[in-house]
Amino acid sequence: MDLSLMNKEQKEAIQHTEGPLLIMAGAGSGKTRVLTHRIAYLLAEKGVPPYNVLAITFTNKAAREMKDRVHALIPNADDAHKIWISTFHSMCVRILRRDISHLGYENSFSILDPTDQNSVVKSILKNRNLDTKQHHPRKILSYISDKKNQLIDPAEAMSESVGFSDGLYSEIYKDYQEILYRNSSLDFDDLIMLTIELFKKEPQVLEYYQNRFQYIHVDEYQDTNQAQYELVSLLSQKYRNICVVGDSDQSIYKFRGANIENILNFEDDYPDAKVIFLEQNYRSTKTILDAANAVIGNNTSRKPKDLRTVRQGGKKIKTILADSERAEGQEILRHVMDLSSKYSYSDMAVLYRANSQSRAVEDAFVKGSVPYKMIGGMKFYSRMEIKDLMSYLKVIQNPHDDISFERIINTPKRGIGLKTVEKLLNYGSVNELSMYDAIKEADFIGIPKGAIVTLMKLEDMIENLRKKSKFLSVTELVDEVLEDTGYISVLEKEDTLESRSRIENLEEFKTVTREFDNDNDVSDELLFNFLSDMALVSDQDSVEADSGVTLMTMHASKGLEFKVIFVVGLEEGIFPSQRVMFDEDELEEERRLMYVALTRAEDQLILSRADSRMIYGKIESNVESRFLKEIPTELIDGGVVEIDSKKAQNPFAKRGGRTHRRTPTVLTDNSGVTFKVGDKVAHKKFGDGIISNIKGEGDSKELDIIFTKEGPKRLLANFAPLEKKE
DNA sequence: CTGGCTAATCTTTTT
DNA sequence: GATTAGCCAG
Repeated sequence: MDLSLMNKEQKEAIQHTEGPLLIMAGAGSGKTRVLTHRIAYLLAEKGVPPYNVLAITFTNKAAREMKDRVHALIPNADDAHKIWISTFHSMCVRILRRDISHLGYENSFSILDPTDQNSVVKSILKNRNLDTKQHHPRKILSYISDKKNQLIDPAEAMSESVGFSDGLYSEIYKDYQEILYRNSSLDFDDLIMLTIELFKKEPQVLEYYQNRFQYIHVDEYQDTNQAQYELVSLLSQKYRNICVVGDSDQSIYKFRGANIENILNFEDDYPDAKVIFLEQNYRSTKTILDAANAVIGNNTSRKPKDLRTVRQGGKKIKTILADSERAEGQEILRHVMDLSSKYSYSDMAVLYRANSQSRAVEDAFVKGSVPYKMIGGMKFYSRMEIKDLMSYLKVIQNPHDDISFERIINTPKRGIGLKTVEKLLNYGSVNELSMYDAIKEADFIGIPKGAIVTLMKLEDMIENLRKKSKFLSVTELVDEVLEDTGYISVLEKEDTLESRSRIENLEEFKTVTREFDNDNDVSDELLFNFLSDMALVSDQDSVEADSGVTLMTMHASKGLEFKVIFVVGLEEGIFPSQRVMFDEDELEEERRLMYVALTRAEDQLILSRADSRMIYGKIESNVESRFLKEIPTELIDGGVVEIDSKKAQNPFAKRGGRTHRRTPTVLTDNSGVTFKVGDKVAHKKFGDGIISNIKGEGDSKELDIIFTKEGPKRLLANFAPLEKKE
């Protein structure tokens, strides 16, 4: 095994295979490389069988990447396949599918997504005659999640509750858990909690996995919560070959239960632990690291470390001060265009604190015709039409899934109202029947004749689809569902911008099913396996290798790297966010987020803020973020702001006589062209159109153009790739 | 029961 | 400002 390209600490980490090991890996220190090589080393040099190795990550993406990289290092593909490399959640699903019956759940349990959870809580509130305004479902759900992450069951929560609302929440928690149990449904937190419960209740099951996983790796250990910590401890108890990797300075998920103490106390948990520091950064220039180190140095509760880089010097950090968030977007656009002579779009990323901030940047990019891809934000899988379709599939798989059935019982509209649903639910809960079975006895419940006929038809249809599901591919089944239910025809009839986009999304969904169909043969289990897979997929995973500037939250950027990083909205109240400004602990977490953002950059950092911006429809003014002030001034390109905003009037103006910049072909400079209303134009991407309106002056002059094919768009006159016709 | 209106809430971050 | 939930009239 060739380790000659590794530094001393990396080699040490790879070769220290026995006993507990803590790797404190600074940003950009090559920790994934170390982990993958360590796994390969275990197999190749230590003769460890592949099925004895486990590696746990947080995201599917990280798991996939690690798998790919391990496979590349291991000659035998079959061996590589036997290594468990998965997320906490999918690992637990695998374990529970096998043995959850010990806890009374069906092995075919379904997994709830946040929307489902929300409707469960709402129905509980309704049953208890409680107002959703007084008791926010979100708050209750985060209470429940909190308890589960701490492995506190409803009974315990109840007994230790203090005060009225705490007591009430614990009772709702109890209801919630009972409903899930009756539906054989698990939420994300259950996956972890119930695995632990299973291990504790059935020691032989735990022992099986302890023997199986003799070498355990946990990535991003600083992000583990109490339950995950417990799970890892249980699994590693017997062989104690536990290797955890993390960086306490990059702990940014406290809000969802991550406990930074887990990594800080590792040496207390395992007094014989070997600790290795990876402090050699291979990613960023010295300027960038100096800035990041200076910022994070303001955190008091941390273990100081000394992150170094081989990349001396580097471009100074640019700052942007814009008037408004709109102007900020335009400034970003200018810089992106400017830099696109040297970098490709996919080398650049724009990071923000909250998804809502993407808007202004997107607008600017659209108008300037800069390609971009957004991570997160408007989530594909939480779109109505996708959720409806998934609910149909879930009901076909398991008609007793009340949560999904309730969603589709009147979708598309078939005249089943709230009253009927309520009656079915009530009758069902009294007689311990699912809604689906309750329909069969609808005559006794006092449901109108017409509704009964409709419901019978619905059941017929579902039964039919279910039969078909046994011999159709998922894609074919989806087509049948959309057809038989009339879902598509309703959308087609509607024929609005919105309905057309919904149809497009459903088509897009079929690319997902096709992919699945390619890897899986038609069988009785096909639909079940598909649904099980889908439950753990998130929008975060679909980071394609497409070209284009990446737009995402700073949270989503963890683990990634780009040549050029823009951080926008560096204002007090935005970042750090208003709600954490007066809590020292949370402020430190926010500062770690800044640290994560800065350390994503390889070559160049551009930090921006706006004098005022629109928040909740009101214009508000915020002062410079403290994080910006924490960067030593000598690292910042001082004169740039003024000079650049003048020069940037025309991004193609020669700068200071230097002519080394090559004009990228995709970009256009229309500043010499006069457009008037009624002019016919041709756009590189959108095709032919006619100018319907013009407003603004100079670089912010905008054209409203009605395109023959693509409809109306608003574009920046000077930058859009337009050609005047005739 | 449906569709349209008003009001409230939203902006943290996610498996 | 925009989406969404809840309310009310038809």
